[in-house]
Parts: sequence; C-alpha cells; structure tokens
Amino acid sequence: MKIGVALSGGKDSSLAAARLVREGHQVVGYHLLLSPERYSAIPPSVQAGKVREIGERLGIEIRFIDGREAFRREVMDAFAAAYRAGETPNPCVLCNRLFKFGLLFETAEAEGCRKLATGHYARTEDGVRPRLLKPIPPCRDETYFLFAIPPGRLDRLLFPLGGIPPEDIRKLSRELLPGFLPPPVSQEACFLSRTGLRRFLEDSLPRPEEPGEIVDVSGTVLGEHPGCHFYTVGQRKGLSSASGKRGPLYVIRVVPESNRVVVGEKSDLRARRFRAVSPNWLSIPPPDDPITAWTKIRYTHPEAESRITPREDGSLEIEFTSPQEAPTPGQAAVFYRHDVLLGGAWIKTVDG
RNA sequence: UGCCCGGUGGUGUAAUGGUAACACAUCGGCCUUUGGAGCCGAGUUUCGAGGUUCGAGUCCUCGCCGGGCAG
Repeated sequence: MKIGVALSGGKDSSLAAARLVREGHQVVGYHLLLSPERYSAIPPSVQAGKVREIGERLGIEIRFIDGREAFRREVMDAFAAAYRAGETPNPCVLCNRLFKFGLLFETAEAEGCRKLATGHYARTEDGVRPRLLKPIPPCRDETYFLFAIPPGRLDRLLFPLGGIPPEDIRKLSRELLPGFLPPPVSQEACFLSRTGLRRFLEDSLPRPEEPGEIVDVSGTVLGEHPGCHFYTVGQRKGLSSASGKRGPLYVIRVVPESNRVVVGEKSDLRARRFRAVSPNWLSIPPPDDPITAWTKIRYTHPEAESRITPREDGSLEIEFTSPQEAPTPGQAAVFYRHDVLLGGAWIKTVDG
C-alpha cells in the first residue's frame, strides 16, 4: 500500500516511516515547510537537509510542501491575535488540524497515498465510527494535540508508534535507524525559537512595550508590568515588581482592555466551570445532551471528571466535579472516556 | 523644635553579644511536541561615622532617612 508519512526530521516521525518501510509498504515522506526563517531556531534549509538524509537512509522518496504563506496567515496570525486578546494560544493543535492533517494529508491523498502516517503517540481503532485512542500506557500521550483534526479522516490515519511499548521503540530505533542522532528535543513552538517568540511579538503586536498595572484580586495595585502580552494565566515568573510578600504570586487573569495583569495565590487559580467554543468531536457524534467525560485542560494536566453541556450557540459548558488549576482561555479542553478521545474545544471564558 | 519608635539581599521579615537565616523575586540547570506550572541548584544583605568588647545586626554617642506623638 502506498502510504504518506509526515516527516519532521525528528526521531519519532523517522521511526514511524522506518517501521512502515520494514513492513513492506511503499512509503513517501512529506516534509512541510512552515517556519519563516526570521524566527526559527533551526534554519529550514538545515532541517530539509536532515529530511533528505533520512529519505536516503530509508530509501524512500521525499516530497516538500511549502506551506509557509498559509502557515503565516492561519497559524502565526492567530497566535499573535490570541496574545492581543489576552489569551494563551496553542499553535500545535491548530497546526495539526490545518497542516499535518490538513494540507499535508490532502497533498498525500492527491498523490495517491491511501493512508497518512505520523510519529504521534496515539492509536486509532476501526469500526462503524473510527475512534482516536491514547497510546499504550507508559508511552507519553500526545492525543491532546490531535483533538481538532477532521473526524472524517480518522480512518485513513496511521500512528505506527502508538501501539508499541517504549522499550520496543528504543529497540526499533537501534534496529531501524542505527546511529541516528535525534536533534535536541528541547524547543518552544516549533516555528519559534526562544528569542523568536519575543521578536515575533514585537513585530506583530501594536505598541508591544506598553507598561500597565499589576493588581491583586481585590484591585489593589501591587506594581507595574512591561506589557500584558508577556503574561499568561498560571504564570509565576516575571512578577518581580509585585512580589516580596504573601508567598508566590500567580497570574490569575490578563485583561488587555485595561492593560492589567491580575495576580493572586495559587488557590485563586482553581476554577470549576468554563465555556469552550468551536468543538470538534472525533470518536462520538456531537452530543445533543449533557455527557460526562474526563477533561484535560492542558497537555500535562491529569484529566479530571466533568460534565459537558452543549449550548444553543454551539459552545460547551464544562463543569468539573472538583475545581481544577488554571483553565486558561486559548488552551484546548480535550474530553476523554478511558482511552478514547471523544473530542475537544477551545477554552473561551472561565466562570469560577 | 522636643520626645518615642524603626532602618538587615531586589522585596517582606528572622537572628539570648558568638559562622547573618527564611520566603518571594532574580539567575542557571532539569523536565516538556503549546503557553504556563513543577523539580534541583546558585549568587547577593546588617543606613553612615565613631566607640565599648576577645567578639556588635544586637550595647553607647553623633549624624542621615522613614513613621508616630507633642503642638
């Protein structure tokens, strides 16, 4: 079978491709060019070179897809807009939806690939309605980033790494890609290096350096900040001008209208209810009535029991059984039942 | 002007006359397929000038600064 593989140049996607090659499939590697040179940690040409090298090593054809203009428009602009609105964007989810499982998927499909594989740690399950599942337990679970992918494509996706235990992945790595040196894993958003984020915001935001007040939950002014887009809910660092007393301070809210950053204790971050918009249901049909599910509000959040109520306007009301720390506008809320990712939505407002 | 308190890292505080400590902040590392968080580690401090004492953040004198009382 002809299978397309999304190849980033990293270890996981290479391994996924290697596995499919070993199984005897006709594999084509697709590499997306997304990041503008100005902001990237690794120059795109260097990354492309890595991908070519992997292609040679595996003996597969490599195709490049230039998505830079659309990426700029659809992911980076949205990223900047979120900061402007005092939200905390999650570009990975958007990029997965629009590019890896969007543009790249469509390109591979048009070129005759029956399936698309990626190196994500996740699983799919066929059936009347295909489902997206978490990987086999000790593996890190990356399904959070996949909640927004188009449901109709689930049956044509392959996650070759999601079904095998980590020790086997290491073994596979030695067998299939001996001597392969993974690039440094540590990174920010893949299209921005650490310095890139700052530069990007300076380029993209009007008057980025406008100072404002740091206030506590009762409105008392505690200090000054250099610009409210440097802050996100739950953040602890960068509050030096307000600190010194009352233990560690955390950002509770960012209010761009008044250019204020509201801070408080860690316990002030806990909230039970929030509203989420633009839901995407993957493994179940969109529900008409309230359902119970376990909701995860950030990548590393241990999902918690909740009730999800669909509203007339298409948004969702989520209520946790017990308050959770720092639901944050702009982040994804992803719903699970055991191993199954039911769907997800974007956190819009937090009610308390 | 008189009297009374107080002045310790960037901030808030601690230290019977005996190695100046704690929290927050800051910096570095770890963690990490988003932003945060979390974990580990580090640096930095006694308002100034004299004096008493083996030894002063601590006691004494003067000054400077901040607050209070008296008017």
